[in-house]
Amino acid sequence: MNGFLGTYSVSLDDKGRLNVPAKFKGMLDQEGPHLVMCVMDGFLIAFPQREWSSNEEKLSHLNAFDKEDRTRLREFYARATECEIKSGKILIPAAQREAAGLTKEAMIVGMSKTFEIWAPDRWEKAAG
Amino acid sequence: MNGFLGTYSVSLDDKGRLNVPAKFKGMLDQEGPHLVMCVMDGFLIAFPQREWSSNEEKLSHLNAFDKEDRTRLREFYARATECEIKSGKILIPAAQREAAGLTKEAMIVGMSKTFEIWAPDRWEKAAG
DNA sequence: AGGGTTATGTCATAAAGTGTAATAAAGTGT
DNA sequence: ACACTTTATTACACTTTATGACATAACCCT
Repeated sequence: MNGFLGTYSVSLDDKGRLNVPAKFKGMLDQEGPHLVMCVMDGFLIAFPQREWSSNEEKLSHLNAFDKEDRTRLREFYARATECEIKSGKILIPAAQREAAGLTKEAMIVGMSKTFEIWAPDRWEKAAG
Repeated sequence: MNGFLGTYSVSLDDKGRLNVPAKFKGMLDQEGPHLVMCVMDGFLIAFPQREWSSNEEKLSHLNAFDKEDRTRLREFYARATECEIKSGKILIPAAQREAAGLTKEAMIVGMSKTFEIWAPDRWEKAAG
């Protein structure tokens, strides 16, 4: 398994769910159905459980009582949300959809260990 | 369970209670209904029982006869209150609500082991 | 104890999330 | 190109969660 690769255009249903591209299914079967979805500069990053944990570990030296460290932790945790893949679909919570500007269509972009979810117009601008 | 994650906008009822977001329920079932609510720089931090105890332990090495340490201890303890989650709701005591500037709406912000409660306007400023 | 205030529990409604199945589209092998 | 299989989209019914309102219970004060 070579990680998440490729770019896919998918549509969201009326409740904001999207189908995971078939090519990602293998990875996800392996990594488990739990994802952490994180808002980044106008798009979403989806971390499989293991990948999220390893990122979390990198922050473990920060001191929650230090104001500056706390801000960094907050940037990390506050933008994140746990999502489960159910019947091959991911529900993007309303707040996240809004942050990423998602409405009816989305681009799913593989990034090896993670993948990203973009609003088509923003993706156009970013990818040219 | 990945700890408390995400940002949620919730409303306070006329008595100052707020609903715990559904995504926090799992964590709280695990940690128990007792929280310690602590005022920090204009917002509130909610510690589940276990996390409070472990923080308390970290403070136990401070010297109660040292002036500076004593101030830190005081800041921590004097601003704290015990709260219980009842029927899925937390009542924020009036003093705490005032300290955090809470009126009708609040932001609940996950910080992994703890979560924070912010007045929307202050959150806007802090999070941009 | 009476009158007010502050808590608490419960319910109704509205909003959000979830499961399933039918149909359409895309991909595959011969 | 054809039939066949897999994948994607849509729709609908159902469940869970959020919110606001109200009724009851505890508390405090004089």
